[in-house]
Amino acid sequence: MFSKACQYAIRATVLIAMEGRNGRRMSLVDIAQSTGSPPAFTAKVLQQLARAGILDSTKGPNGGFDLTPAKARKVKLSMVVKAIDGDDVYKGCGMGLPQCNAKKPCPLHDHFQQVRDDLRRMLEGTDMHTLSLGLDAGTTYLKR
Amino acid sequence: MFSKACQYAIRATVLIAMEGRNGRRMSLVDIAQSTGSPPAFTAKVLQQLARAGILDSTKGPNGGFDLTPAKARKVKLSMVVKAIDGDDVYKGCGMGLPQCNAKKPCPLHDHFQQVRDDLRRMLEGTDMHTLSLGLDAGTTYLKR
DNA sequence: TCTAATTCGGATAAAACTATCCTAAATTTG
DNA sequence: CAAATTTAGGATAGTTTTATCCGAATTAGA
Repeated sequence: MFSKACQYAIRATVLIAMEGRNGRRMSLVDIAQSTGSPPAFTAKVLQQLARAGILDSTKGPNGGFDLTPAKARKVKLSMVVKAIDGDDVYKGCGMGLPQCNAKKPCPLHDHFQQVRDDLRRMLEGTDMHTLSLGLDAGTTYLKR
Repeated sequence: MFSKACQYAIRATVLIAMEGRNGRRMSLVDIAQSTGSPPAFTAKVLQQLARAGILDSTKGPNGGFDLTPAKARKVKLSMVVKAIDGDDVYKGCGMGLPQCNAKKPCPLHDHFQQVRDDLRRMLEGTDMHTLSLGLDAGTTYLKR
């Protein structure tokens, strides 16, 4: 469903949002460690998110990536997914037709509509702050 | 959501099911033509489907791929997807954690559950015969 | 039996994705 | 100001996915 890059992006952003609730910022190595992601590759992903304005990054000692609770509430899953994978997964045609709509639908269109809308609603309605809450509550986990 | 190979597989199978309703079989070149897919690559995909027992193939003149209406009713979308992409897309964890379940869920687990179950129900409940009906009725389309 | 049509399977190539490494730039701290 | 820390970005590999080509095997029909 999502690329590995996108999965790393989601994991990292949720984690950074959690640290953000404590007013802290996280370094790349800590993020990679806590999410079980390859550091160098994760760096690229985080840079993409920072360029997209989803995360804030700071260089130098004590630097890293951060996301304030206020911003975390505004950052929806759909924004992270779109920044890394594009929005095809929750907007595009299931069979890959470039033009597929109610007027000229693919055979899957109607069957798929509900699923895609469901996914879209979920992605657009779920924010990073909410996702981060379970992490330090110990009800959700980020690593195998 | 699905790989290109899988999209080609779905398009082809629906088309073959439609021809099957007229008791006909389809050659690779006709399939590639009618679905707008690269012939050589589509050949590999169709071979996979034939090996998986989803399609029947016949060599020689007037050969090709076929699917009887009776069989098309039994072939669910999930079977095609599983044969090409595996079942991760409708069974696996959205964040890519190898172990993610109700007991040790990822932060997305609960939010994702409904979407995944929805997708799964759709894939397992939709058969190729049904999908093929709109094609010659002119209510659905396979090519851009 | 010969020929043509057609799938099968292996080899190969191109593109995209995943991953790593190294240097530059920025920033904090002493 | 110098040194250490940390992200930014470019270069480069490795792997997977997508794609093509070609010869072998099979089969129908003349």
